[in-house]
Amino acid sequence: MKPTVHDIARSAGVSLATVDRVLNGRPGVRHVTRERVEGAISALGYVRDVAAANLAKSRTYSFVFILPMNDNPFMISLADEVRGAIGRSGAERTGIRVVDVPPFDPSALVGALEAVLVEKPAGIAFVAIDTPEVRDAVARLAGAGIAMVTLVSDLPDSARDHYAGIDNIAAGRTAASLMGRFLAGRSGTVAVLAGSMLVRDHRERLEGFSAVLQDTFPDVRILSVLEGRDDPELAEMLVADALRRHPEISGIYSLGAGNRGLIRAVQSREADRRPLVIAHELTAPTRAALTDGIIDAVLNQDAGHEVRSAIRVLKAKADGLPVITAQERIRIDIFLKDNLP
Amino acid sequence: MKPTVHDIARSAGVSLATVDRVLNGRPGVRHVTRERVEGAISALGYVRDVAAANLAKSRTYSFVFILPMNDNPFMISLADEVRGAIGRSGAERTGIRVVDVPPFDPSALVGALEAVLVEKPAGIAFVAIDTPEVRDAVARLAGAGIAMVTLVSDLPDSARDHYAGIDNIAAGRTAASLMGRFLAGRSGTVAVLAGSMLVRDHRERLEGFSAVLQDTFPDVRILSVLEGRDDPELAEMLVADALRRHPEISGIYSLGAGNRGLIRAVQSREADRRPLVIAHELTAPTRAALTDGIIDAVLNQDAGHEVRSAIRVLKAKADGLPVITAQERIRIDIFLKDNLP
DNA sequence: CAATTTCTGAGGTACGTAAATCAAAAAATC
DNA sequence: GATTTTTTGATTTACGTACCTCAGAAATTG
Repeated sequence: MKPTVHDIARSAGVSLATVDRVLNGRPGVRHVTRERVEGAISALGYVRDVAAANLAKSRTYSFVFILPMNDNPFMISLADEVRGAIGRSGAERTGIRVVDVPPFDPSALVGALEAVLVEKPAGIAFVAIDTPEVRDAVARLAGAGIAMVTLVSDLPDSARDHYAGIDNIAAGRTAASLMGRFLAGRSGTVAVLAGSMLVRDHRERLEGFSAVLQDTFPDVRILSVLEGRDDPELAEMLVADALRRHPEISGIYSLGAGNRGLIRAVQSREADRRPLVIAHELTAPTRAALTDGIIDAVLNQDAGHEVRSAIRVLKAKADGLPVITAQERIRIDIFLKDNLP
Repeated sequence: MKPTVHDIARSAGVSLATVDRVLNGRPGVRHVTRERVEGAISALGYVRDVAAANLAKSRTYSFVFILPMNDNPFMISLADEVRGAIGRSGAERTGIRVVDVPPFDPSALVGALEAVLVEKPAGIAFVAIDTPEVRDAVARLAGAGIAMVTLVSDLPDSARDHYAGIDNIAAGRTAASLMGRFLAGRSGTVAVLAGSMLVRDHRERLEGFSAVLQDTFPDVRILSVLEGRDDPELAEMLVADALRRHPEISGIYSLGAGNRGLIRAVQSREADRRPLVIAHELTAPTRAALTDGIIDAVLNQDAGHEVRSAIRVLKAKADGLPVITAQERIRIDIFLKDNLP
């Protein structure tokens, strides 16, 4: 039978009130007594019944998701998933609020974080922007005891508790590996279409991509990066222009958003002169392009998984509980024409 | 504020006891009263607080995992993950027991199911074998109100509630797609190494593999299937023999276990005459072979995910709660040399 | 209409923990 | 040793639900 607080009180020879004081870090317990109680806790292997505790506290975890007001399909699906989680919040004892911020704007993000700080939520999930101000703000919130989880784009070496997102270096490496294998020894030139080199996840994908290409496929040359700002119009222009100026392009790696433009640019070429294309995020346009053979592979991160993982981790951190690391690793899905879900 | 049973009682103008009778399907409520209460429940959007209910019932979900005593690395890791879940069972209100059965033995499985039936657990997870007897047994257990989840290998059109495993047809299709792309137009002959065609997941993988190869890569020919019975020794012999007799083999798809033998057979050939190899399950040997370039791609299913998903689903089914479908879809991981975790 | 059966209400206890109060005991201070 | 401060015990209420008992009301039957 699982030991309860009563068992601990009896075993340590103290009253329930004292056990409560020790368990919840309340003052008024002598050092020796505290140690006696802690001894009994570990001797009996007591673990607090979180469900009962939450019931007693009539606790609801208050979490805030800070999301960029980005209109690309991936961010939209991320927001959808958060809304889905809000719909389930009744059953999960969570109260989730969404705060929108303009994209790629560090000071707006800092402002949002500061604004959220005053309401002292149990935790915050946010898409990080990698600047010192943001780091400082995160340190302040974490210092105030708020659980902090980065979403999609990380902020390493900061006070955040966890990152809910894919390993972007590994994603870039995977893309390069597929690109190299699909080219199958043919030497060639590869163009890279990114959103912005100011965003950490895009930088990391490029890093991984370049590293593997250089190491494993030295015959493949990378052109300078096209920055499409995740904008379909701009992306189409840039890609069309690159294809015109470099007829030898045999592959394109699109590591950001704005793939609608890329697809249009590729599609407008004759079928037998189209390059190999690897892109990110399975959305309506990339899915269709995959089916039509315009895109050859799509690397995907599951927004639903990221949101649910972030919530699980925020809960665990708010309770000071351990996280099942393997469960929270967000995987990179590789979709080909033939394994679409 | 979330409505409670008290709110329902007040709103329906009945007593708490009556609400309780309706909620828990106890007798002694007139039809009209029952409808009034149910009306109030849906009007207020009441959802039972499962945590509180479990506390009151001092319920622990009793689950049984029936696992084949197979000594291949994947089954071992599956058993490990179940043990891990047992370790967490204190915090999760679950009591999990493991029953071992001899592998590939339908009547042993049926016997185990029958034996488990008498102890009336809340749910059972088991690796299915696709025969009519097993189907009948599943129907009996499901009829007795036991939640049934198949693990790794499914039993479609049976009374099971859920399947926690990958889509094996999609896995085969993916393997074919990668094989075809990696061969990059070179025509060739592909050998398939399976465990046994009596197992459903192996059959389905082959089915998907063949379909895509025929449709998309008609120049690639498939040799008749080698049945290695998941035995490394036998697999090594079969593969070595096939490579000797068919020097034109340019690819091998290993859709079962026993990969240690396959790796040895491939390794013993000169490096420049080795075929392309795609295998299943990331284990110590396949991982090493991937790093060394002996294996070109590994399709993997995460045993930990499958076990945790099975438990979540069993819990939900035992409570009659809905399942978050997207969350429970087990993904096929594709590992290449460059994206090993 | 009386007797019987079927519903319903009121109330309590329990689950394991949190949080509070108040009194009593122990320790520290002067 | 008296006073103050700190520590501890005992007890209570609450969280939302389950489950039990018993009495009384309502409906059904004869």
